[in-house]
Amino acid sequence: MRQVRVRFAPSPTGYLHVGNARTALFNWLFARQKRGAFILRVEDTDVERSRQEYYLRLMDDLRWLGLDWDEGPDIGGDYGPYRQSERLEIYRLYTQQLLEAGRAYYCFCSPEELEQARREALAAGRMPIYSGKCRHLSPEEAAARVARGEKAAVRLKTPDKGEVIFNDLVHGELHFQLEVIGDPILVRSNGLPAYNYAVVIDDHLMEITHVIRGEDHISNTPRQILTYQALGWEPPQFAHLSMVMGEDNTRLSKRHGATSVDQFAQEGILPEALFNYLAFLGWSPPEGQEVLSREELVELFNLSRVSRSAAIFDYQKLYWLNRQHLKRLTPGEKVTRVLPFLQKAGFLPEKLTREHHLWLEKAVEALIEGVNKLNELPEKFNLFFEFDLSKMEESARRILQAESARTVLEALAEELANRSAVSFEEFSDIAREVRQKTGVKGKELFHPIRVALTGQTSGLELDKFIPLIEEGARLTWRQPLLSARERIVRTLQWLTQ
RNA sequence: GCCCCUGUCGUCUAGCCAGGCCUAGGACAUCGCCCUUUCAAGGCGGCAACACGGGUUCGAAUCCCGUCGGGGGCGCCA
Repeated sequence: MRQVRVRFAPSPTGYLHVGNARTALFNWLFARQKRGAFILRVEDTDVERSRQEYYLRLMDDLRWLGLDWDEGPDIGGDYGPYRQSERLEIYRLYTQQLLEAGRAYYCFCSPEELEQARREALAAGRMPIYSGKCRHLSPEEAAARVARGEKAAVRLKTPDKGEVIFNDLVHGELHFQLEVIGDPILVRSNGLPAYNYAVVIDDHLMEITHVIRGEDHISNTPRQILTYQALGWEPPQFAHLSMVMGEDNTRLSKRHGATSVDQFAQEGILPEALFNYLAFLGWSPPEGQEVLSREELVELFNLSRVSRSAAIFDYQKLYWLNRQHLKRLTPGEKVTRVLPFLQKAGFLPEKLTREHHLWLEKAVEALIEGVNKLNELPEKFNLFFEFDLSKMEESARRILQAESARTVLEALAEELANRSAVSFEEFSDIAREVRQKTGVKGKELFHPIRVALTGQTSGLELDKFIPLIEEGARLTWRQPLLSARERIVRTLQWLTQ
């Protein structure tokens, strides 16, 4: 059997959208599973909108997601060039061939003329198809007009009757009546190929075996098949993926929230989590597993299990998957992923020592549970680095102002006074002594201690928190990390002022 | 308007092709309980769907027809 070759062919006219990323991902999964080739091709014939910046970002985003390509504009390959703007000579060659064989013809109709015909057809309730006006011009006359410098597009001459049938790998057999197709533009009057023409040439020359793309291309497919036929080529297999929608069931767009891959990266979604989520948008494995690595997905993926209906992008489920993937990381890996976010928040010192790293591992381990996205973590780190009682919430304030709270904290301060740093075990002993000395116990005892230590009514368990501030206080940070004793002392000062 | 695709819990979906195994399974979300001196997380449990109408059949989520809903396309954009 022939080697599987698939491609992702984005146009560099914007950031990589999750919908496109999912298309790329399905292609990649298919290629990797079949031990085939995944090709990146850039469709940049829309000169108006294509930009170098987008092209570079596109590749960054794909790499970040973990999608690597075997051939592409940056690394080359045996079927290049991989940028359509560099393939114009190739298209021209085939256009010539088509023209000479009488399978295509020059069209001199003006855009205005066409637009008017289109409007009329729409008003009359017909499909707006090209009339075929220039179709019957004699080749000699057409050639003469072109030679004279008249602007002309090139159209494919399609049969008037019959139907185009193809077997879509996800939708099954699809039929299209030729009457509703019309003669598509192959080459624009500015000499650049139209999308529907360039894809056919490129896919064939690059020996693409499976075209896996969005459902919005379904109705383009018969036109493309007709082009293959005119050229005498065998079309590839097609698989059309359903659309990705927002919560309101309209096409996913910016107003639904983050939609570009780099936005998710910046928010702290793990690439493997986005990858996992995207794979489940319109596909599911036979056994119903949910949290899967790239490798597992490659193994399980199957085009025949791809769903035919549109899927709504569910941020909640993405977050849940992100938490699951977060959980699977080792403590060291967690720190590595979190570091950029802490860096940005300005917590980290110039130089991170081995001690800092070890402390961070424990801190991240303690705080990361329940975190949806990594960008939520710096805020949680405030628990260590921020201790400002004036910003306390009303409920916390009330706990500290209770009669017994002051008794407890004073006794605690006394116990802590002649020690440098305490472990949680030592702290528990101290708390026990405080209880005996003051007679305060249970909630009355622990609540004020928590607030005095953190300034908050909720947060980490004290048995995790206390060792962390005690150890952390010995390290150097951008801003001081207060020890338990310092926190108690400050709280008492605040109470007495 | 015309053409095409599509329709199972709020959401992603399993089941459909090979009709009985489905009083329709899982997951997210939601609600409740447990755990926890806090908040989460975690554990356990609950609520919740075959769009509708006709057929075919002993029997239909599964097959057929229609209706309605949703989406896409109808470019000298990709």
